[in-house]
Amino acid sequence: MSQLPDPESLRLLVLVGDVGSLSGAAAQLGLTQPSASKRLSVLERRLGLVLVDRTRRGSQLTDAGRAVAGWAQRVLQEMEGLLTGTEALRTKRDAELRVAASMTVAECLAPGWIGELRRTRPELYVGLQVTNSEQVPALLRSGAVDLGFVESPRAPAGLSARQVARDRLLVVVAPGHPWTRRRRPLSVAELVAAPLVLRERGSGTRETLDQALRKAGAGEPLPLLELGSATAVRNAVIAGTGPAVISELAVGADLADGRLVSVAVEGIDLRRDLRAVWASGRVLVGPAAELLAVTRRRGKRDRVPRAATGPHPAPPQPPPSP
Amino acid sequence: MSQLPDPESLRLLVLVGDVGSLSGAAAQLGLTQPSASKRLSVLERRLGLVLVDRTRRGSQLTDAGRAVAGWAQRVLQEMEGLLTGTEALRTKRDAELRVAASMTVAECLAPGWIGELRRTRPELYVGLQVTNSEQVPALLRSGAVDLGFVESPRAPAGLSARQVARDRLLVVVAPGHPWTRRRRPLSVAELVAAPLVLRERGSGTRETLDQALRKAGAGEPLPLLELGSATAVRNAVIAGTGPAVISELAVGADLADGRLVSVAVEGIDLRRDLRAVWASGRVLVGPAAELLAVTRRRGKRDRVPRAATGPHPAPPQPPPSP
DNA sequence: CGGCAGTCATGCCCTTTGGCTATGACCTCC
DNA sequence: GGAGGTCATAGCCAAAGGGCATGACTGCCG
Repeated sequence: MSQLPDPESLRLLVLVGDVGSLSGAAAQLGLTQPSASKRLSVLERRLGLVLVDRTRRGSQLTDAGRAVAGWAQRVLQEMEGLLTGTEALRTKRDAELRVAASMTVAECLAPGWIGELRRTRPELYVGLQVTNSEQVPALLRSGAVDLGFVESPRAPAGLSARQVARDRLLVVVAPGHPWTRRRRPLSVAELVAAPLVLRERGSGTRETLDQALRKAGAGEPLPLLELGSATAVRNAVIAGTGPAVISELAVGADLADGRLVSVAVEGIDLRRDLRAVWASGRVLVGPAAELLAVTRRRGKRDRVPRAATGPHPAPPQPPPSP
Repeated sequence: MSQLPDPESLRLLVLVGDVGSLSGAAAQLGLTQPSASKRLSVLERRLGLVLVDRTRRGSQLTDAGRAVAGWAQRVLQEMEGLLTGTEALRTKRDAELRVAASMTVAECLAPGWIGELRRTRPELYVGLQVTNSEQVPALLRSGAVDLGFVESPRAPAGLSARQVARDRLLVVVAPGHPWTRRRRPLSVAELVAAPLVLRERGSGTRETLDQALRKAGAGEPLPLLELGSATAVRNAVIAGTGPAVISELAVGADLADGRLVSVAVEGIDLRRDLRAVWASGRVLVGPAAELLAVTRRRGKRDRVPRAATGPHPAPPQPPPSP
């Protein structure tokens, strides 16, 4: 029954709200007015709601329509990310600017960056290769890509690097989990003692965690499950599989609306820098330099301390060396 | 040309990644295997990418497929919010639990809450009415709804209330804006002197801002544009219209990926409580109590300090009374 | 070695969808 | 009272998308 609403109808709805007329919205989408009319009717029937108030001189969204349009915009925004992302993947070969990004960066940030770059330079073809942090240096040295983004704890040797954003790994659990009722931060010992949902070895996220644990004098984490993408980890946590350590970037929205809860940990520093890296001989010019500028503008340290992880502020002091 | 990908195909892609087989995924969607095969081919052709690696014994996602599946999940997640939201809007009349929420709460939080409630109580029909903070008390008193959510600065008189989440208004600008290059927090005087994109009067967001400015000894804000929903305000800022004061909840994702930048302000307290309210005579029982429990679990004060607004931590001290 | 249980692709048929054009009803302003 | 705007409806048609039947290939196991 469900019959998911199609994105073009959602866009039409949003547009109707913006321009205040059904035929106007139709024109902007390159449709005729009757098509738009029918489409909107179908959408309303499917959702079982009256979304627009049709008058003889224009159409307004109803209250329900405004609410749905809001949700629709969120859908469309993600859809746009998907589109710019796929376009970048597609032009991998013959792009003017070839970029390699680790999974987390590719999933959460790259579409936005590329989208913004292409807003000022629409003719620029950007090719994106998504891979593991480990392989980015090789791609750069071989000249397969011009610019890379890594999330590993240290900048790779022999490459120029510049921090473009700061990220933080968070311990997250599903809303009902016992850890959400703790009044004190988790200790490192408690963290390593618990079976965790983790990214696989070799991923930047896992590397960061392993190294931070070593620095804090703790051993290896105990994998309950190892998964190949941040989203997969996130899903497992939401499904109640167990706690996970995951990038703040990947779960920002879930924390905001409470699908996930972050748990403070003390005695360990889980912050990390996301870096742009490139072959150190070269000077960055042209498209690569422009993209780097975009990332620097966007990734201002402004937005870093976003997720102070709890009533217990995350420990800024370095963990005690044992 | 663009031809947006349809959500069911995206879901199919994600499912293929999860179950590792095209026919298996088809079965879960209630499709036959040939249909799924064709659908996936169409999706690949539309996106211009090879997404799955078909072998004779199962199918795996390619690297590109994994990336696209990640973006697809974000789309589907928002779509799910839209669906639970519309379902709640639809059952407004004959619901077992009737809820009224202000715009911001309805847009950002309500779908998540209702979705979670319905995960444990699938048979429960929840009706959602989205309205202005001002009108919630009247709806409660008339018995039209059982539970309300408001974002106004003070709890309405004569109603029982409980804080369910904490929110904060942020000053946000587009990435290139001069304010992003400031090294010192904005003063209240500078804020009121600048023309701002604002919500309309009567909205909880506007009320909060107006009152906070009064408390800080400043005058009225200067509206550059007044818009009726948080998303509309957000769009205007992204489009470069000007700075806005807007709920952190509405722009969390944009801050995370750098589409927007928040600017620290000193001398004013823009935090606010989101409250559940209900007719004070009644004791909350049944569905209403359950929903309240969900909101309390999810809205743990854990997640509050998420957006410390900058290199300059937001001032926790109350603004100096003039 | 020869079934059997899996996988996926293809070809054919049919229903539904969604676009267009043409037309009509209604409002408002000149 | 026409002109220019809104929207809805009807009829037509192409394309999309579903199902069934079938074929090709792999791997397992008797």
